[in-house]
Amino acid sequence: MEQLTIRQIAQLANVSRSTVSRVINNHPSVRPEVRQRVLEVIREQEYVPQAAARSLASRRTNVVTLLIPRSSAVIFTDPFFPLIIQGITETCSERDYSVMLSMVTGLQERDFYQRVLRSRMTDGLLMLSSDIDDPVLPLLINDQMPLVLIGEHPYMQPMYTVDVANRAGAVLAVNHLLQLGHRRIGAITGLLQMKTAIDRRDGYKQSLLQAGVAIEHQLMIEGEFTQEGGYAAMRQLLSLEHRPSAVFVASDTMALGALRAIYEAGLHAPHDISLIGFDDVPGAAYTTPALTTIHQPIQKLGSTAATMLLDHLEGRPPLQQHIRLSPSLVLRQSCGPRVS
Amino acid sequence: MEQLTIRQIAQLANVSRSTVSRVINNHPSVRPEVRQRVLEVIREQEYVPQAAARSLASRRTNVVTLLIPRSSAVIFTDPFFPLIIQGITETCSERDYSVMLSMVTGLQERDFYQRVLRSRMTDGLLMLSSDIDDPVLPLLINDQMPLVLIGEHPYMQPMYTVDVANRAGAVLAVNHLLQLGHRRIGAITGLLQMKTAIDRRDGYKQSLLQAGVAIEHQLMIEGEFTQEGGYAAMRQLLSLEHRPSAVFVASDTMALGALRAIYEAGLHAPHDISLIGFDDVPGAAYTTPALTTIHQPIQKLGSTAATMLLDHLEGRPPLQQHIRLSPSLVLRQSCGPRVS
DNA sequence: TAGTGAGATGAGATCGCTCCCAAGCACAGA
DNA sequence: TCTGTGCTTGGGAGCGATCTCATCTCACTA
Repeated sequence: MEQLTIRQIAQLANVSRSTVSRVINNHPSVRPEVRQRVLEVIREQEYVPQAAARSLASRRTNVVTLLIPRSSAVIFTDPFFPLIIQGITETCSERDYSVMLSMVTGLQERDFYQRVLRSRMTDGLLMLSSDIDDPVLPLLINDQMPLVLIGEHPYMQPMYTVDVANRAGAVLAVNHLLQLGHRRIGAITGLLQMKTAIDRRDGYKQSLLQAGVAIEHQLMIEGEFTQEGGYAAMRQLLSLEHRPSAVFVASDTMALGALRAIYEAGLHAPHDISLIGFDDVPGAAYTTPALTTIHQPIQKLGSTAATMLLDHLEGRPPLQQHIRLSPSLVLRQSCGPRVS
Repeated sequence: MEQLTIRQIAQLANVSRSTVSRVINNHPSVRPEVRQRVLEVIREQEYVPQAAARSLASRRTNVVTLLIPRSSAVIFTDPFFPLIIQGITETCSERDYSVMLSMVTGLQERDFYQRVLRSRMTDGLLMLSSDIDDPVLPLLINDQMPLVLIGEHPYMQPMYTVDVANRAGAVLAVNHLLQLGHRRIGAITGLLQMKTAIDRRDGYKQSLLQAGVAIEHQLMIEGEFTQEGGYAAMRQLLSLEHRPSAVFVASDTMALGALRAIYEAGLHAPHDISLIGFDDVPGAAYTTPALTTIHQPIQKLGSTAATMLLDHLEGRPPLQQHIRLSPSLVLRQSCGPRVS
């Protein structure tokens, strides 16, 4: 597989390198017949311009990087990630961009920052938001790197953000429980150092307050966004003297753990206790009982983020800088009317 | 963030570009004091060589690509993927490589092939094996691209492969069921166009035959590697006149679906039917009942593959070209002795 | 004391593309 | 017929590194 260069393509097509370059880059000022001829040769020779040379000269790489910060890495097994990645890669590959993956763990943060950004390997970043105090985000914002944050941040202001309306989603969930007659409703929230967790908890509180139900702090348990986290939290709730008749769990993965705790306690959802999740991961339909949950368009989250970034990179700044997608309620079997 | 070039670093350190380049690339022939001085300047200026220029001159990119073929993309939500990715990115980032992600879907196969390979964006490939008839693999092998296939192939011979001993794992699983006294043991296999599925099914057969149990083809159901697939397959098994007392399910994700089918039939595992899975995904401990399964070191699969590829790229060909990792049995609650 | 070779250094040529600028050309209007 | 304008085209100068080769410096040996 010896590679031809643009020079040889030019010779074969009987034009100059410049013209070939113009054809490749879709410059308008090439006579149609000439363009045709050049394209012919390119196809015949299976010529593809060499990325390195191209970036060196043009100062763009056609690469975007998906940054997964340390704190997310822990829960990287969540089905959330593959779906987001799928959304991103699909959009990028359609538009001829490549996707680089960077899991920044531990103390490599600054290193990464150096290696990837200063080496100009990438035109822009998609960052999964996570810990509020993540030290990388300020650096990136400060550096004016083109950046789309997937998830919002309470006070940092990146140029672009995409998120699901987490609070609204939680309201949807808790309202559903209220409608079923529940009044004593627990919440298993994610760690409150994540904006997502905070928003969902706020939605829970908002819904209760609007319904005139007092908030009891002992009914709100904070746990990790993992099965283990949900399991431990649910055990705590179940050990209360007066346990809730329904629980809002801030992620399906946690809900899985919660279901297990319920089962181990010899109880049954939804008969003894109603459970509603958040995310609608692929497995949610296959738990026992099938999980009623809040659907978020995860893949769309990824593709929207990618679209914004690419539009920005290509000089067509997206109209909306901050997009919030709507979640929806998915009814399955884990919630039932309050039995008292 | 104006970027300095190697030239300016050279000036600041009072040496030539060549010397700076030597320092960067760890060439031995630089006087220690000079090296020190140059490193000093580099650190002060936070200089990082520009990737594009570097690759253009050196003909290497320090990028490897993870190729996820179409047929896998469907089940990309499986927790299998994040774990493999984690193993890969960890190893690569330690060794100063970046990871590119390519999900090749539909008819883009040739396109991808062109874009990524001929554009020289990547030094080598990690490919998740999948459909036996995947058309990309032959192309890659033919092109002599440095390639590690994660998973084996029945007749194509890539330079390097890493896999879990799938057959042995299945034997482990079915032997366990046999030991519990089960004789009528069903199998839910993945689609048999995948080597993984074939191997696991063969292990199932091998175990039975060695125990002197006749194989009944009606007890072997082929399904997709998804919850849906497992669900449908288990329904089929349950509808048999004389249903099995235990079932070997070729993946935990499918087992999830199978559990649901059991539940819907008003039955209970392990009391009415024993179930054993394969993979030991993070959720397996949190199903109801917790899933007995075969653990595979998924993350290690990724890191081993990456290590092999990087070693090869760096001119230290790995000793073993084909590595097979050992699975192990994880006892939980979904299997019990045969009651009859 | 001269010869020799190893180690350290620098200069120039490249890598393969893009982009700017100038030149060629045709056609229209004066 | 000449000039101006706009569209095509080609050539040259980078982009920022690496790498080969020649040169220079020493130290060591004969």
